[in-house]
Amino acid sequence: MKAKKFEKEKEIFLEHIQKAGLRRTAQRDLILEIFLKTEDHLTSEDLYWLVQKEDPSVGHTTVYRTLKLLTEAGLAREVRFGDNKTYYEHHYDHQHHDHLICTQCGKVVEFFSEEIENLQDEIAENFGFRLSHHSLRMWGLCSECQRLQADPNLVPSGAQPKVRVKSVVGT
Amino acid sequence: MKAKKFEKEKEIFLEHIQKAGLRRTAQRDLILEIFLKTEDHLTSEDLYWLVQKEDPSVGHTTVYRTLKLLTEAGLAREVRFGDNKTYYEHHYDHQHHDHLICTQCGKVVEFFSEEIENLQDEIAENFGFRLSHHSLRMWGLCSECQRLQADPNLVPSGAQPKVRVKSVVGT
DNA sequence: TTGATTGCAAAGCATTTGCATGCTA
DNA sequence: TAGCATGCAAATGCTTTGCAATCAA
Repeated sequence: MKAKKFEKEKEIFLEHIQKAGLRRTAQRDLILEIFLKTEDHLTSEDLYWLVQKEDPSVGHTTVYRTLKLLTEAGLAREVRFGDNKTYYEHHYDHQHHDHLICTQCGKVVEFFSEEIENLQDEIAENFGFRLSHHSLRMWGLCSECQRLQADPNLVPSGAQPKVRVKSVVGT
Repeated sequence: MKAKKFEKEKEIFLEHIQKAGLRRTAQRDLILEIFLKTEDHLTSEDLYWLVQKEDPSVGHTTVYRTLKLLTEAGLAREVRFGDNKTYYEHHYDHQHHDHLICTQCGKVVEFFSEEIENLQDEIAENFGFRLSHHSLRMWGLCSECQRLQADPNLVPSGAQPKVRVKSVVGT
């Protein structure tokens, strides 16, 4: 069971490596492994520290370059939430989705709307565009942060903000 | 006629300046004036060069800071198109809209969809979010670039690409 | 006169690249 | 063995800040 985990993803990665005339290395294997087992939005930096715990000899640059590689291979997707950092999320076998971001605590909610997708296609067609991809992000206060705001005596329920939105751009 | 141009915007700016205990300066007036008369998506750098032509003594920093000020005053809005630069567009008296960006020539089309807006509100509500703003961007090939791609012998119709999309992030 | 504003230079920050060394295929 | 991969350090590119001089109120 454990051994078969992420079998398909690893296969895709190797295939991509080979097709591109690249080489399989221990670092790439490790980075991919850790990326896959972490179901979260990670920056190159975040992933770097996770990798460090397993193998301190791996450098920043390699993690950075491997994430680019994973993106090319279709296993990862780059996302931005407005804090000027690039996050990576799983892409293979994950349905397309958009993001709802709490500007207070940084919580990220993924959602999908068939209707919005359809409307987008329609609009693009009206303007004669052949769409390749899109990005829809919505910022606001999540329900918990609304409650905290209403009652300042309450204490946040733990969890450090993941995304610290300094000044939100992209609106 | 000419004298009355952007009267309202300038009023808003002065009001904002005063309320915040700031000061009116020749530089700020000039930068605002040039920003307002340029109906386009500008970076701080772009605007800096336009301002230079009128008054070479104005520095980069002042343009940068004034754009922030205009944004606070509600006269400008920051936007990003995926080339990691911050663009500014007019905000006052401009209906909210989203963007369609050509990944080839950088053309930017603004559009608005009541239906999408409504669906967004609905989704946010479902997740208990109190929305403050959102960003919807769609990338693809505009009709002209599709034609050029189909027939490589054609020559582009002029106009330098404004946005050079190196690697698109935010999808 | 007071304190905001300006513009230069320099710092920040995330991201990229150059290059000598190490390692797959 | 050839040449891709690695990791360090340094470069990049845009954004932001420190500071002394300047200027609006």
